[in-house]
Amino acid sequence: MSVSELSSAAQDYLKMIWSATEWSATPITVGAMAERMGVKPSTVSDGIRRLAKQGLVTHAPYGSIELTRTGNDHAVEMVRRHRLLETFLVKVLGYGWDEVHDEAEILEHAVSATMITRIDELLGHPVRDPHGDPIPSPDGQLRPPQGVRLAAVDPDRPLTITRISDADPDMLRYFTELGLAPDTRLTVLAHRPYADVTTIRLPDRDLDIDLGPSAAESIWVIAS
Amino acid sequence: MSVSELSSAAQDYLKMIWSATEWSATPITVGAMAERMGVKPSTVSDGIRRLAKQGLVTHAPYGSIELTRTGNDHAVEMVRRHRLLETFLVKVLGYGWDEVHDEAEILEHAVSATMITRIDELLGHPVRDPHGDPIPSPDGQLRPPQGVRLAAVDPDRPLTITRISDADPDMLRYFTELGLAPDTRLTVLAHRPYADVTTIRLPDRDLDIDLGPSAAESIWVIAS
DNA sequence: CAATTTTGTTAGGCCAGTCTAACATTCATG
DNA sequence: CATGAATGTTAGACTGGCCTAACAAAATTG
Ligand SMILES: [Mn+2]
Ligand SMILES: [Mn+2]
Ligand SMILES: [Mn+2]
Ligand SMILES: [Mn+2]
Repeated sequence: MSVSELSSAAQDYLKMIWSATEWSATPITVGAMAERMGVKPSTVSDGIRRLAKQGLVTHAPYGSIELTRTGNDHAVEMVRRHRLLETFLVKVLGYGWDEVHDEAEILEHAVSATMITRIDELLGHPVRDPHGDPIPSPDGQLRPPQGVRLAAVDPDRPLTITRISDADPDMLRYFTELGLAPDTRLTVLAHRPYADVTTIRLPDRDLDIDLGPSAAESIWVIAS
Repeated sequence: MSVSELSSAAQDYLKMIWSATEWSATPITVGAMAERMGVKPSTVSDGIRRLAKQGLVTHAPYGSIELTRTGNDHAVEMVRRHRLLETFLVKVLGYGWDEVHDEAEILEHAVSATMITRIDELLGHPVRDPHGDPIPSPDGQLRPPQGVRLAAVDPDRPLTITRISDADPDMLRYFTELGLAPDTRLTVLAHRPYADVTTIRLPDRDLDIDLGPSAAESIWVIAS
Protein backbone atom coordinates (compact mmCIF):
# COMPACT_ATOMS: atom_id res chain seq x y z
CA MET A 1 0.00 0.00 0.00
CA SER A 2 1.34 3.40 -0.96
CA VAL A 3 1.01 6.52 1.17
CA SER A 4 -1.21 8.04 -1.52
CA GLU A 5 -3.92 5.52 -0.74
CA LEU A 6 -4.34 6.81 2.80
CA SER A 7 -6.94 9.45 3.56
CA SER A 8 -5.78 13.00 4.17
CA ALA A 9 -6.67 12.61 7.81
CA ALA A 10 -4.59 9.44 8.15
CA GLN A 11 -1.66 11.11 6.39
CA ASP A 12 -1.85 14.07 8.75
CA TYR A 13 -2.06 11.86 11.84
CA LEU A 14 1.04 9.92 10.84
CA LYS A 15 2.99 13.04 9.98
CA MET A 16 2.05 14.66 13.25
CA ILE A 17 3.01 11.63 15.34
CA TRP A 18 6.36 11.51 13.58
CA SER A 19 6.97 15.24 13.89
CA ALA A 20 6.31 15.23 17.61
CA THR A 21 9.60 13.50 18.29
CA GLU A 22 11.74 15.21 15.66
CA TRP A 23 12.87 18.15 17.80
CA SER A 24 11.93 17.04 21.25
CA ALA A 25 11.65 13.67 22.92
CA THR A 26 8.18 14.12 24.43
CA PRO A 27 5.79 11.77 22.65
CA ILE A 28 2.55 13.09 21.27
CA THR A 29 -0.74 12.97 23.18
CA VAL A 30 -4.26 12.64 21.90
CA GLY A 31 -5.10 16.07 23.26
CA ALA A 32 -2.17 17.76 21.56
CA MET A 33 -3.02 16.12 18.26
CA ALA A 34 -6.62 17.23 18.56
CA GLU A 35 -5.57 20.77 19.31
CA ARG A 36 -3.14 21.00 16.43
CA MET A 37 -5.60 19.50 13.95
CA GLY A 38 -8.46 21.60 15.19
CA VAL A 39 -10.70 18.64 16.07
CA LYS A 40 -12.01 17.15 19.28
CA PRO A 41 -10.04 14.54 21.24
CA SER A 42 -12.74 11.95 20.61
CA THR A 43 -12.13 12.35 16.89
CA VAL A 44 -8.43 11.71 17.27
CA SER A 45 -8.98 8.78 19.59
CA ASP A 46 -11.18 7.23 16.95
CA GLY A 47 -8.74 8.00 14.18
CA ILE A 48 -5.87 6.41 16.09
CA ARG A 49 -7.93 3.27 16.47
CA ARG A 50 -8.45 3.14 12.72
CA LEU A 51 -4.71 3.62 12.13
CA ALA A 52 -3.98 0.82 14.58
CA LYS A 53 -6.41 -1.45 12.76
CA GLN A 54 -4.50 -0.71 9.54
CA GLY A 55 -1.21 -1.60 11.23
CA LEU A 56 0.23 1.90 10.98
CA VAL A 57 0.49 2.61 14.70
CA THR A 58 0.48 0.58 17.88
CA HIS A 59 -1.76 1.79 20.62
CA ALA A 60 -3.51 0.31 23.63
CA PRO A 61 -6.26 2.41 25.22
CA TYR A 62 -4.72 5.09 27.45
CA GLY A 63 -1.31 3.97 26.27
CA SER A 64 1.32 5.65 24.14
CA ILE A 65 1.05 6.03 20.38
CA GLU A 66 3.90 4.55 18.36
CA LEU A 67 4.43 4.36 14.64
CA THR A 68 5.01 0.93 13.16
CA ARG A 69 7.70 0.48 10.53
CA THR A 70 5.14 1.02 7.79
CA GLY A 71 3.55 3.95 9.58
CA ASN A 72 6.94 5.56 9.99
CA ASP A 73 7.78 5.11 6.30
CA HIS A 74 4.55 6.80 5.31
CA ALA A 75 5.06 9.59 7.79
CA VAL A 76 8.53 10.33 6.43
CA GLU A 77 7.16 10.33 2.90
CA MET A 78 4.58 12.92 3.95
CA VAL A 79 7.27 15.03 5.63
CA ARG A 80 9.27 14.89 2.41
CA ARG A 81 6.26 16.05 0.42
CA HIS A 82 5.47 18.83 2.83
CA ARG A 83 8.97 20.24 2.95
CA LEU A 84 9.63 19.95 -0.77
CA LEU A 85 6.35 21.72 -1.44
CA GLU A 86 7.21 24.52 0.98
CA THR A 87 10.57 24.95 -0.72
CA PHE A 88 8.92 24.92 -4.12
CA LEU A 89 6.37 27.56 -3.13
CA VAL A 90 9.13 29.87 -1.94
CA LYS A 91 11.65 29.27 -4.70
CA VAL A 92 9.39 28.94 -7.71
CA LEU A 93 6.15 30.71 -6.87
CA GLY A 94 7.60 33.53 -4.79
CA TYR A 95 5.76 32.82 -1.55
CA GLY A 96 7.11 34.18 1.72
CA TRP A 97 8.32 31.59 4.23
CA ASP A 98 5.46 32.61 6.49
CA GLU A 99 2.86 31.74 3.83
CA VAL A 100 3.85 28.26 2.78
CA HIS A 101 2.88 26.02 5.67
CA ASP A 102 -0.89 26.07 5.27
CA GLU A 103 -0.70 25.72 1.50
CA ALA A 104 1.68 22.76 1.79
CA GLU A 105 -0.53 21.20 4.43
CA ILE A 106 -3.24 20.79 1.77
CA LEU A 107 -1.11 20.18 -1.32
CA GLU A 108 0.85 17.36 0.32
CA HIS A 109 -2.26 15.20 0.07
CA ALA A 110 -2.92 15.98 -3.59
CA VAL A 111 0.41 15.78 -5.40
CA SER A 112 1.49 12.57 -7.11
CA ALA A 113 4.81 10.85 -6.55
CA THR A 114 5.71 11.95 -10.08
CA MET A 115 5.11 15.59 -9.27
CA ILE A 116 7.23 15.36 -6.14
CA THR A 117 10.04 13.88 -8.21
CA ARG A 118 9.79 16.69 -10.76
CA ILE A 119 9.75 19.35 -8.08
CA ASP A 120 12.77 17.79 -6.40
CA GLU A 121 14.65 17.84 -9.70
CA LEU A 122 13.60 21.38 -10.55
CA LEU A 123 14.89 22.54 -7.17
CA GLY A 124 18.15 20.61 -7.50
CA HIS A 125 17.45 18.13 -4.69
CA PRO A 126 17.31 20.56 -1.78
CA VAL A 127 18.19 19.20 1.66
CA ARG A 128 16.51 21.85 3.81
CA ASP A 129 13.15 23.60 3.61
CA PRO A 130 12.63 27.37 4.03
CA HIS A 131 12.55 26.99 7.81
CA GLY A 132 15.73 24.95 7.93
CA ASP A 133 14.04 21.60 8.45
CA PRO A 134 15.74 18.67 6.75
CA ILE A 135 14.06 17.17 3.69
CA PRO A 136 14.07 13.35 3.71
CA SER A 137 15.53 11.69 0.64
CA PRO A 138 13.25 9.60 -1.62
CA ASP A 139 14.22 6.45 0.26
CA GLY A 140 13.48 8.03 3.63
CA GLN A 141 17.01 8.89 4.69
CA LEU A 142 17.20 11.96 6.84
CA ARG A 143 20.17 13.94 8.10
CA PRO A 144 19.62 13.92 11.86
CA PRO A 145 18.44 17.38 12.85
CA GLN A 146 21.13 19.58 14.23
CA GLY A 147 20.97 22.27 16.82
CA VAL A 148 19.52 23.12 20.18
CA ARG A 149 16.99 25.69 21.24
CA LEU A 150 18.37 29.19 21.49
CA ALA A 151 16.89 29.36 24.96
CA ALA A 152 19.30 26.62 26.04
CA VAL A 153 22.71 27.76 24.79
CA ASP A 154 25.51 29.40 26.71
CA PRO A 155 26.25 33.08 26.11
CA ASP A 156 29.13 34.52 24.10
CA ARG A 157 29.65 31.73 21.60
CA PRO A 158 29.33 32.26 17.88
CA LEU A 159 26.18 30.49 16.66
CA THR A 160 24.35 29.86 13.43
CA ILE A 161 20.60 29.39 13.15
CA THR A 162 19.78 25.92 11.81
CA ARG A 163 16.02 26.07 11.96
CA ILE A 164 13.09 28.20 12.96
CA SER A 165 9.79 26.59 13.87
CA ASP A 166 7.16 27.30 11.25
CA ALA A 167 4.30 26.96 13.69
CA ASP A 168 3.48 30.66 13.96
CA PRO A 169 3.36 32.76 10.76
CA ASP A 170 3.21 36.01 12.72
CA MET A 171 6.42 35.13 14.45
CA LEU A 172 8.03 34.30 11.12
CA ARG A 173 7.10 37.74 9.81
CA TYR A 174 8.60 39.28 12.91
CA PHE A 175 11.79 37.29 12.38
CA THR A 176 11.87 38.50 8.79
CA GLU A 177 11.84 42.09 10.00
CA LEU A 178 14.69 41.34 12.39
CA GLY A 179 16.67 39.53 9.71
CA LEU A 180 16.55 36.20 11.53
CA ALA A 181 16.48 33.17 9.25
CA PRO A 182 18.28 29.84 8.85
CA ASP A 183 22.04 30.45 8.45
CA THR A 184 21.90 33.81 10.22
CA ARG A 185 24.87 34.15 12.61
CA LEU A 186 24.40 35.42 16.11
CA THR A 187 25.64 35.35 19.68
CA VAL A 188 23.67 35.12 22.88
CA LEU A 189 24.66 38.01 25.11
CA ALA A 190 22.63 36.93 28.11
CA HIS A 191 19.62 35.05 29.31
CA ARG A 192 17.76 37.04 31.92
CA PRO A 193 15.67 34.36 33.59
CA TYR A 194 13.23 36.34 35.68
CA ALA A 195 12.59 38.83 32.92
CA ASP A 196 12.30 35.85 30.53
CA VAL A 197 14.36 37.70 27.98
CA THR A 198 17.21 36.45 25.84
CA THR A 199 19.42 39.14 24.36
CA ILE A 200 21.21 38.25 21.14
CA ARG A 201 23.71 40.08 18.97
CA LEU A 202 23.78 39.89 15.18
CA PRO A 203 27.43 40.58 14.36
CA ASP A 204 26.75 40.90 10.62
CA ARG A 205 24.27 43.70 11.22
CA ASP A 206 25.77 45.14 14.38
CA LEU A 207 22.46 44.86 16.17
CA ASP A 208 21.29 43.66 19.59
CA ILE A 209 17.80 42.21 20.05
CA ASP A 210 15.76 41.13 23.06
CA LEU A 211 13.72 37.99 22.44
CA GLY A 212 10.88 36.67 24.56
CA PRO A 213 10.62 33.03 25.58
CA SER A 214 8.39 31.90 22.72
CA ALA A 215 10.85 33.32 20.21
CA ALA A 216 13.84 31.82 22.03
CA GLU A 217 12.08 28.44 22.01
CA SER A 218 11.38 28.68 18.27
CA ILE A 219 14.95 29.14 17.12
CA TRP A 220 17.47 26.30 16.94
CA VAL A 221 21.17 27.04 16.69
CA ILE A 222 24.49 25.26 16.33
CA ALA A 223 28.02 26.39 17.18
CA SER A 224 29.73 28.05 14.22
CA MET B 1 -19.62 30.90 -0.50
CA SER B 2 -16.39 30.34 -2.37
CA VAL B 3 -15.76 27.44 -4.72
CA SER B 4 -13.07 26.19 -2.32
CA GLU B 5 -15.69 25.35 0.26
CA LEU B 6 -17.36 22.79 -2.00
CA SER B 7 -16.38 19.15 -1.78
CA SER B 8 -14.17 17.70 -4.51
CA ALA B 9 -17.11 15.73 -5.78
CA ALA B 10 -19.31 18.82 -6.02
CA GLN B 11 -16.54 20.72 -7.81
CA ASP B 12 -16.15 17.90 -10.31
CA TYR B 13 -19.89 17.65 -10.94
CA LEU B 14 -20.16 21.37 -11.67
CA LYS B 15 -17.13 21.37 -13.93
CA MET B 16 -18.43 18.38 -15.84
CA ILE B 17 -21.89 19.85 -16.33
CA TRP B 18 -20.31 23.04 -17.63
CA SER B 19 -17.85 21.22 -19.88
CA ALA B 20 -20.55 19.15 -21.51
CA THR B 21 -21.84 22.14 -23.44
CA GLU B 22 -18.52 23.80 -24.20
CA TRP B 23 -17.81 22.04 -27.50
CA SER B 24 -21.17 20.51 -28.31
CA ALA B 25 -24.73 21.51 -27.56
CA THR B 26 -25.92 18.16 -26.18
CA PRO B 27 -26.60 18.57 -22.47
CA ILE B 28 -25.13 16.12 -20.00
CA THR B 29 -26.97 13.06 -18.76
CA VAL B 30 -26.73 11.31 -15.43
CA GLY B 31 -25.41 8.20 -17.13
CA ALA B 32 -22.67 10.08 -18.97
CA MET B 33 -21.58 11.82 -15.79
CA ALA B 34 -21.46 8.53 -13.93
CA GLU B 35 -19.39 6.95 -16.67
CA ARG B 36 -16.89 9.82 -16.84
CA MET B 37 -16.50 9.99 -13.09
CA GLY B 38 -16.25 6.24 -12.71
CA VAL B 39 -19.22 5.95 -10.33
CA LYS B 40 -22.70 4.46 -10.54
CA PRO B 41 -25.65 6.45 -11.87
CA SER B 42 -27.34 6.28 -8.49
CA THR B 43 -24.38 8.09 -6.99
CA VAL B 44 -24.64 10.90 -9.52
CA SER B 45 -28.40 11.13 -9.14
CA ASP B 46 -27.88 11.59 -5.42
CA GLY B 47 -25.08 14.09 -5.91
CA ILE B 48 -27.19 16.18 -8.28
CA ARG B 49 -29.91 16.31 -5.67
CA ARG B 50 -27.43 17.65 -3.12
CA LEU B 51 -26.21 20.28 -5.60
CA ALA B 52 -29.81 21.32 -6.24
CA LYS B 53 -30.41 21.65 -2.51
CA GLN B 54 -27.40 23.99 -2.36
CA GLY B 55 -28.78 26.08 -5.21
CA LEU B 56 -25.99 25.22 -7.63
CA VAL B 57 -28.08 23.40 -10.24
CA THR B 58 -31.73 23.14 -11.13
CA HIS B 59 -33.10 19.69 -11.67
CA ALA B 60 -36.47 17.99 -11.52
CA PRO B 61 -36.48 14.18 -11.44
CA TYR B 62 -35.96 12.80 -14.96
CA GLY B 63 -35.51 16.37 -16.14
CA SER B 64 -32.50 18.21 -17.51
CA ILE B 65 -29.62 19.44 -15.36
CA GLU B 66 -28.88 23.17 -15.55
CA LEU B 67 -26.30 25.23 -13.72
CA THR B 68 -27.60 28.21 -11.77
CA ARG B 69 -25.74 31.50 -11.98
CA THR B 70 -23.74 30.57 -8.89
CA GLY B 71 -23.15 27.04 -10.09
CA ASN B 72 -21.89 28.35 -13.40
CA ASP B 73 -19.49 30.78 -11.71
CA HIS B 74 -18.03 27.99 -9.63
CA ALA B 75 -17.76 25.70 -12.63
CA VAL B 76 -15.85 28.33 -14.62
CA GLU B 77 -13.53 28.89 -11.67
CA MET B 78 -12.78 25.17 -11.60
CA VAL B 79 -12.15 25.13 -15.36
CA ARG B 80 -9.72 28.02 -14.89
CA ARG B 81 -7.91 26.12 -12.17
CA HIS B 82 -7.75 22.94 -14.19
CA ARG B 83 -6.39 24.56 -17.34
CA LEU B 84 -3.91 26.81 -15.58
CA LEU B 85 -2.61 23.80 -13.69
CA GLU B 86 -2.24 21.78 -16.89
CA THR B 87 -0.34 24.63 -18.47
CA PHE B 88 1.84 24.99 -15.39
CA LEU B 89 2.66 21.29 -15.31
CA VAL B 90 3.80 21.40 -18.94
CA LYS B 91 5.63 24.71 -18.88
CA VAL B 92 7.23 24.63 -15.46
CA LEU B 93 7.49 20.99 -14.43
CA GLY B 94 8.16 19.51 -17.86
CA TYR B 95 5.17 17.20 -18.09
CA GLY B 96 4.01 15.96 -21.48
CA TRP B 97 0.56 17.14 -22.59
CA ASP B 98 -0.66 13.57 -22.31
CA GLU B 99 0.29 13.42 -18.60
CA VAL B 100 -1.29 16.52 -17.20
CA HIS B 101 -5.01 15.85 -17.15
CA ASP B 102 -5.17 13.35 -14.30
CA GLU B 103 -2.74 15.32 -12.15
CA ALA B 104 -4.73 18.54 -12.67
CA GLU B 105 -7.95 16.70 -11.92
CA ILE B 106 -6.70 16.19 -8.35
CA LEU B 107 -4.70 19.38 -7.84
CA GLU B 108 -7.57 21.64 -8.91
CA HIS B 109 -9.31 20.76 -5.64
CA ALA B 110 -6.28 21.46 -3.47
CA VAL B 111 -4.73 24.71 -4.69
CA SER B 112 -5.63 28.02 -3.08
CA ALA B 113 -6.82 31.07 -4.97
CA THR B 114 -3.47 32.63 -4.11
CA MET B 115 -1.56 29.81 -5.73
CA ILE B 116 -3.65 30.05 -8.88
CA THR B 117 -2.88 33.76 -9.04
CA ARG B 118 0.84 33.13 -8.66
CA ILE B 119 0.82 30.42 -11.30
CA ASP B 120 -1.07 32.69 -13.68
CA GLU B 121 1.51 35.43 -13.16
CA LEU B 122 4.46 33.08 -13.50
CA LEU B 123 3.06 31.84 -16.82
CA GLY B 124 2.34 35.35 -18.08
CA HIS B 125 -1.46 35.04 -18.07
CA PRO B 126 -1.81 32.30 -20.68
CA VAL B 127 -5.07 32.18 -22.63
CA ARG B 128 -4.94 28.57 -23.81
CA ASP B 129 -4.00 25.31 -22.10
CA PRO B 130 -1.72 22.65 -23.64
CA HIS B 131 -4.64 21.16 -25.56
CA GLY B 132 -5.77 24.49 -26.97
CA ASP B 133 -8.69 24.96 -24.59
CA PRO B 134 -9.34 28.56 -23.54
CA ILE B 135 -8.45 29.55 -19.97
CA PRO B 136 -11.13 31.69 -18.32
CA SER B 137 -9.94 35.00 -16.89
CA PRO B 138 -10.10 35.54 -13.10
CA ASP B 139 -13.52 37.19 -13.45
CA GLY B 140 -14.86 34.30 -15.52
CA GLN B 141 -14.59 35.84 -18.97
CA LEU B 142 -13.91 33.30 -21.66
CA ARG B 143 -13.03 33.71 -25.30
CA PRO B 144 -15.76 31.71 -27.04
CA PRO B 145 -14.20 28.50 -28.28
CA GLN B 146 -13.30 28.52 -31.92
CA GLY B 147 -13.26 25.74 -34.44
CA VAL B 148 -15.21 22.78 -35.68
CA ARG B 149 -14.48 19.09 -35.60
CA LEU B 150 -12.03 17.97 -38.24
CA ALA B 151 -14.54 15.29 -39.22
CA ALA B 152 -16.93 18.05 -40.30
CA VAL B 153 -14.82 20.34 -42.50
CA ASP B 154 -14.72 20.52 -46.29
CA PRO B 155 -11.60 19.24 -48.06
CA ASP B 156 -8.85 21.30 -49.60
CA ARG B 157 -8.97 24.35 -47.37
CA PRO B 158 -6.02 25.50 -45.30
CA LEU B 159 -6.79 24.82 -41.63
CA THR B 160 -5.15 25.31 -38.25
CA ILE B 161 -5.74 23.08 -35.25
CA THR B 162 -7.32 25.06 -32.41
CA ARG B 163 -7.78 22.29 -29.91
CA ILE B 164 -7.35 18.59 -29.35
CA SER B 165 -9.53 16.77 -26.84
CA ASP B 166 -7.50 15.68 -23.84
CA ALA B 167 -9.82 12.79 -23.04
CA ASP B 168 -7.51 10.02 -24.25
CA PRO B 169 -3.81 10.17 -23.30
CA ASP B 170 -2.93 7.35 -25.71
CA MET B 171 -4.39 9.34 -28.55
CA LEU B 172 -2.41 12.40 -27.44
CA ARG B 173 0.79 10.38 -27.56
CA TYR B 174 -0.12 9.19 -31.03
CA PHE B 175 -0.75 12.78 -32.10
CA THR B 176 2.63 13.75 -30.68
CA GLU B 177 4.28 11.16 -32.92
CA LEU B 178 2.43 12.53 -35.92
CA GLY B 179 3.27 16.12 -35.03
CA LEU B 180 -0.35 17.11 -34.49
CA ALA B 181 -0.86 19.78 -31.84
CA PRO B 182 -2.66 23.10 -31.40
CA ASP B 183 -1.52 25.55 -34.12
CA THR B 184 -0.44 22.77 -36.48
CA ARG B 185 -1.54 23.62 -40.03
CA LEU B 186 -3.17 21.03 -42.22
CA THR B 187 -5.58 20.38 -45.07
CA VAL B 188 -8.23 17.71 -45.36
CA LEU B 189 -7.65 15.80 -48.57
CA ALA B 190 -10.78 13.66 -48.34
CA HIS B 191 -13.31 12.07 -46.06
CA ARG B 192 -13.99 8.50 -47.10
CA PRO B 193 -17.26 7.81 -45.36
CA TYR B 194 -17.64 4.05 -45.65
CA ALA B 195 -14.04 3.43 -44.76
CA ASP B 196 -14.47 5.97 -41.93
CA VAL B 197 -11.13 7.50 -42.79
CA THR B 198 -10.16 11.14 -43.06
CA THR B 199 -6.97 11.82 -44.97
CA ILE B 200 -5.12 14.98 -44.02
CA ARG B 201 -2.00 16.66 -45.36
CA LEU B 202 0.55 18.47 -43.24
CA PRO B 203 2.07 21.00 -45.66
CA ASP B 204 4.83 21.97 -43.23
CA ARG B 205 6.08 18.41 -43.02
CA ASP B 206 5.04 17.28 -46.47
CA LEU B 207 3.18 14.32 -45.05
CA ASP B 208 -0.22 12.68 -45.58
CA ILE B 209 -1.98 10.85 -42.75
CA ASP B 210 -5.11 8.71 -42.53
CA LEU B 211 -7.12 9.32 -39.35
CA GLY B 212 -9.89 7.12 -37.99
CA PRO B 213 -13.17 8.53 -36.79
CA SER B 214 -12.22 8.89 -33.11
CA ALA B 215 -9.16 10.92 -34.08
CA ALA B 216 -11.11 13.07 -36.52
CA GLU B 217 -13.68 13.77 -33.80
CA SER B 218 -10.97 14.76 -31.31
CA ILE B 219 -9.40 17.52 -33.38
CA TRP B 220 -10.96 20.97 -33.79
CA VAL B 221 -9.81 23.25 -36.60
CA ILE B 222 -10.40 26.73 -37.95
CA ALA B 223 -9.79 28.18 -41.42
CA SER B 224 -6.35 29.72 -41.67
C1' DC C 1 -49.22 2.25 -29.77
C1' DA C 2 -47.88 -1.50 -26.78
C1' DA C 3 -44.06 -3.84 -25.27
C1' DT C 4 -39.41 -3.81 -24.36
C1' DT C 5 -35.19 -1.57 -23.49
C1' DT C 6 -32.80 2.15 -21.58
C1' DT C 7 -32.26 5.55 -18.31
C1' DG C 8 -32.92 7.62 -13.87
C1' DT C 9 -34.50 7.51 -8.98
C1' DT C 10 -35.23 5.72 -4.51
C1' DA C 11 -34.44 2.71 -0.62
C1' DG C 12 -31.34 0.82 2.33
C1' DG C 13 -26.69 -0.16 3.68
C1' DC C 14 -21.67 0.85 4.57
C1' DC C 15 -17.61 3.65 5.81
C1' DA C 16 -14.78 7.66 7.26
C1' DG C 17 -14.83 11.49 9.76
C1' DT C 18 -16.82 14.64 12.57
C1' DC C 19 -19.58 16.09 16.82
C1' DT C 20 -21.60 15.98 21.94
C1' DA C 21 -22.35 13.62 26.07
C1' DA C 22 -21.38 10.11 29.18
C1' DC C 23 -18.04 7.35 31.10
C1' DA C 24 -13.26 5.41 32.34
C1' DT C 25 -8.64 5.90 33.45
C1' DT C 26 -4.65 8.21 34.90
C1' DC C 27 -2.27 11.94 37.05
C1' DA C 28 -1.30 15.29 40.45
C1' DT C 29 -1.80 17.20 44.70
C1' DG C 30 -3.17 17.94 49.49
C1' DC D 1 -2.61 7.49 49.12
C1' DA D 2 -7.27 9.27 48.37
C1' DT D 3 -9.61 12.25 45.81
C1' DG D 4 -10.48 15.65 42.38
C1' DA D 5 -8.79 17.27 37.93
C1' DA D 6 -7.14 16.26 33.60
C1' DT D 7 -7.04 13.28 29.93
C1' DG D 8 -8.73 9.67 26.96
C1' DT D 9 -12.43 6.43 25.30
C1' DT D 10 -16.89 4.95 24.04
C1' DA D 11 -21.66 5.51 22.59
C1' DG D 12 -24.73 7.42 19.62
C1' DA D 13 -25.86 10.68 16.03
C1' DC D 14 -25.15 13.00 11.66
C1' DT D 15 -23.25 13.99 6.80
C1' DG D 16 -21.25 13.07 2.28
C1' DG D 17 -20.11 9.85 -0.80
C1' DC D 18 -20.22 5.53 -2.38
C1' DC D 19 -22.61 0.88 -3.36
C1' DT D 20 -26.54 -2.77 -4.86
C1' DA D 21 -31.18 -3.84 -5.62
C1' DA D 22 -35.69 -2.60 -6.60
C1' DC D 23 -38.54 0.39 -8.83
C1' DA D 24 -40.25 4.29 -12.02
C1' DA D 25 -40.18 6.92 -16.08
C1' DA D 26 -38.96 7.74 -20.75
C1' DA D 27 -37.46 6.37 -25.18
C1' DT D 28 -37.29 3.12 -28.83
C1' DT D 29 -39.05 0.02 -31.82
C1' DG D 30 -41.74 -3.91 -33.91
MN1 LIG E 1 -1.95 18.05 5.69
MN1 LIG F 1 8.71 23.94 7.07
MN1 LIG G 1 -11.26 16.93 -10.27
MN1 LIG H 1 -6.76 20.47 -21.06
